[in-house]
Amino acid sequence: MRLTEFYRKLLEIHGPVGKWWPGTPEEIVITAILTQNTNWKNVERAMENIKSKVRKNNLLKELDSLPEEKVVELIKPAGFFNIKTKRLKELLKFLREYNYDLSRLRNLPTHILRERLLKIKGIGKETADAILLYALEKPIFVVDSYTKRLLKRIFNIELNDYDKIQELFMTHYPENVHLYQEFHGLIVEHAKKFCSKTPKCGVCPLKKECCHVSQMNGLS
DNA sequence: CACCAGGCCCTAT
DNA sequence: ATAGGGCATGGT
Repeated sequence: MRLTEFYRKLLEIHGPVGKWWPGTPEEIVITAILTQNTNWKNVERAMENIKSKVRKNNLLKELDSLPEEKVVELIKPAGFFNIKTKRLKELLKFLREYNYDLSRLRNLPTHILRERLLKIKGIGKETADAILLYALEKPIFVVDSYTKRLLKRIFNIELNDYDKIQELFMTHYPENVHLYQEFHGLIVEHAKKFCSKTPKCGVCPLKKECCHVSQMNGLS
């Protein structure tokens, strides 16, 4: 299989996943932190705690006003609660400069935004790009551990450099928010179903396309 | 019991 | 530069 066919194949298998990352933009910047190396179900629990204790119309401002000990209690189900509380606070401190108004943030150029986000302690490339793509609707491809695993399993490409992988996808696909949102979602859903650490290639619809069977890997 | 999950930072080579 | 460890809960 060629990389340019990858998206279409995933779409055929799983159907459209739409925006995929649930929640309002305000919720997404929070869950982007909470989901770091964490099961999504636990993120939902933590997010429910936050939404039940905080006025929904001013989520970010309200959360910023809470003392750390309180935030720790709320996000406990998401794990790593001490470090994640600090990371959330760092992000909220940055958003405070824009009066917590994400639509104001959206006016900045993507590369500037990305640099700003990456300066925040606790926000790495994947978290920054998830915020850019899903909360701010900027056309940037999100790379995660699943993406690397699928590249290896399906295309026999072993790349560890985040930016190289991102570049690979972004040079083979047009810069389109909807496409990138759905593509990343499809990759995660496919990996969870068929390409977990203990592979289920036997029932994977792509099994005949995988490098295990066919060593042919055209890129373009 | 062990391992995994929608990462990131810090430290020691 | 880069491998390894810590962070922590809940599911399988």
